[in-house]
Amino acid sequence: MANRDPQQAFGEVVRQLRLKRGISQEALADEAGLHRTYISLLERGLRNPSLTVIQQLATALGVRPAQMIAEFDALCSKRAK
Amino acid sequence: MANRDPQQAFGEVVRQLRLKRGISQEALADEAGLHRTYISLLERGLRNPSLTVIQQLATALGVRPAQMIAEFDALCSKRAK
DNA sequence: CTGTGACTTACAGTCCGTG
DNA sequence: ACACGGACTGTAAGTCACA
Repeated sequence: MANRDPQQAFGEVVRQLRLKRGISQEALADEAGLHRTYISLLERGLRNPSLTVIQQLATALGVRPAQMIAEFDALCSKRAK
Repeated sequence: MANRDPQQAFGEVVRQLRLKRGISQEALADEAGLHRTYISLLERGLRNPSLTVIQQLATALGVRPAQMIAEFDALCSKRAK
């Protein structure tokens, strides 16, 4: 029942929200004030973002941090089964 | 309109949730698998927690990560004004 | 029980490239 | 536009002794 790869779940949330907005990783990185390659790592579940990065990401994606975490949470529970 | 000290806001959320459960920093640290002093730093807004720490904290506090972030978010907007 | 300063180690996050 | 690599800087993680 242990959660499987929480950061991978977070990466998927980022990717889905990004694609929903129809922008590139580079564009997102730019809006979030982060780096191109970092978004790539993040979406592939290879990085564990800090609170501030989560906030920046949420802002850049036009959603509330809580909304992002809620989706992330749903994904986590889904795979935890 | 820039957010003021997001991590301080997060610290307050942790503290309030902890006090609501009536447990000590040490007890929380123990349940979250973190260290006593780290909780202290966190509550005083001196640490910027990562996603995994947020998850551990939420679990230990008996709330969902999204709920924590929602309260954190509310606090942030309040002070951002 | 908690705050604090100092400290080491791990990894977040940037930047240079490549295919 | 993206994945992926190596190398680098900064900072979070985690622990300690002491007030």
